[in-house]
Amino acid sequence: MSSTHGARARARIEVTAAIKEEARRQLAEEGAVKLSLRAVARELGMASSALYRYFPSRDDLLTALIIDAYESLGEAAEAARDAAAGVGPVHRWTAVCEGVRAWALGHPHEYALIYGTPVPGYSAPDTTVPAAGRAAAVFIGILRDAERGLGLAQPPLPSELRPEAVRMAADIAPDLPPEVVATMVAAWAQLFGLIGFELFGQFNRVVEDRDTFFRHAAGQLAHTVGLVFPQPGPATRPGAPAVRS
Amino acid sequence: MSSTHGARARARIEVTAAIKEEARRQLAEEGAVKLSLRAVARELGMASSALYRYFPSRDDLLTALIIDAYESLGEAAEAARDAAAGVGPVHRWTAVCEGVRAWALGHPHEYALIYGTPVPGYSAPDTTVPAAGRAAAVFIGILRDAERGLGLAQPPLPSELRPEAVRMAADIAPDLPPEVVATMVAAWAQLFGLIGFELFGQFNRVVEDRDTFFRHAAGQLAHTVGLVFPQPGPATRPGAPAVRS
DNA sequence: CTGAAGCAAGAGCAGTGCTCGCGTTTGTTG
DNA sequence: CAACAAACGCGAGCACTGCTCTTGCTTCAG
Repeated sequence: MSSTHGARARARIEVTAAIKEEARRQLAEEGAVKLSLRAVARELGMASSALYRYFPSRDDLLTALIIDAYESLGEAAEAARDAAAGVGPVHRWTAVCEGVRAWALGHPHEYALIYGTPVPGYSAPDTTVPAAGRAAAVFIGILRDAERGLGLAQPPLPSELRPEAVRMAADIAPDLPPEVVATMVAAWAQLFGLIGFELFGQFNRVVEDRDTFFRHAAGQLAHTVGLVFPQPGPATRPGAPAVRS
Repeated sequence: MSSTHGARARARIEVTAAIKEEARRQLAEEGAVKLSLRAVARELGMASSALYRYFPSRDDLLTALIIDAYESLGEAAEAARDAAAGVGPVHRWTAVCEGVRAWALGHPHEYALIYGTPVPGYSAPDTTVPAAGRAAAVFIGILRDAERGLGLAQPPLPSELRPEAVRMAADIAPDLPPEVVATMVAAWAQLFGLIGFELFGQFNRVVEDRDTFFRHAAGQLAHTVGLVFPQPGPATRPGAPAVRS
């Protein structure tokens, strides 16, 4: 049923790929806002109207690019994890964080496409969900390994803040305690806060050495998710009695 | 020098205000991408070309809106801080976090304008910097008060991650130790990671009860910046020996 | 009072996403 | 093999955008 169409079908997927390739090139150069269907068609030597045979609208083209970007990010995260196979969970965690950051710095417009302002009204069709989860799965895997190994240090939380109403446990990682999943998702969002601020210029006159700063913050995130056990040592400052309200 | 121009000048600032008002209305309705100079002019009953007497380009109009948005966010943060005047630093911290989040949820497009993908190429003229710092100053103030009071609990960090190369100490808060400022800036970015994810739909099939989740995460951030002292108690899970690599 | 500056308007340019009707090519079916 | 239908590529065209330029008019300053 696929080879019967033969040349036609193959030509179609070839043209589709060429469109996406050229679109990705323009995206990397000018950003999603400047991505123009007419310019893509012009560059490919075809009429702009012919392009609508392959993508019914500009947003559909963008959606395709979004999915690709998610996959690309997921690959980068997996590669960073595999490159840090031998080390402990903390360093593997920070390694993946840095891998994600490096990908973002290398593909700023693609990052903006998936984690920046949603371009049209509010798209995000469900087809993007699995691709989006690929990178997240890497972090989940690290936490799962750590939990099965030495366990996780759950920082003491005010009891009224226990996140029981967060529903992701079953869908995302059924074998992890819900607090861990909640903390993990929060860390996930926070990581992209750090990266987004750096990428979108929010650190411009604020943070000088971004590499060091990011390593610092990623290490703190490892604390937050419970990968680091509280060390006995010089922890608190001057007068530090008991608890605070 | 200002009253000499009299009517002319007053008309000018009135028209300028009307343009900004209408632009802000369209921004709130459709988002920055859809904001059209011609539509603004149309709604105001004037020719589109006349609008260029007041804003030399579309980006300049957006810049004006950006500054306003920063100020509006700053006001919201200050209001949240003042509303939580009597409580301790931890609850004041989370109160301001929730105030910022509430502002973002109430002004999604304005939030996207200042913390989302930068709209043009890369603008962010320096005029926006002071306005942007207004909300940040609220958080700094809380940390400063806490440090002068009971002190801050500095979580133990791997020594190689000490952020000495972060230059913001002098500019931002000269009276706070640099690690505190670095941690604070990181928490600042992370807070907007959380808000941005919620706002831009990244939590769509992931986080159910966003209020609870955010409160949880904001509490964790209070830990991160050292507002909460480590509690003796049931901290770690099963077998939890010493340290991890 | 006169000249200069500020202002509003309209036409126009180059660009955009998208639609429609046309002829052609291709693959399938009788 | 012939005929038909579907897919394809193209060009014109619509409505829209940001922006510029020229033309008049109003207001202010010397």
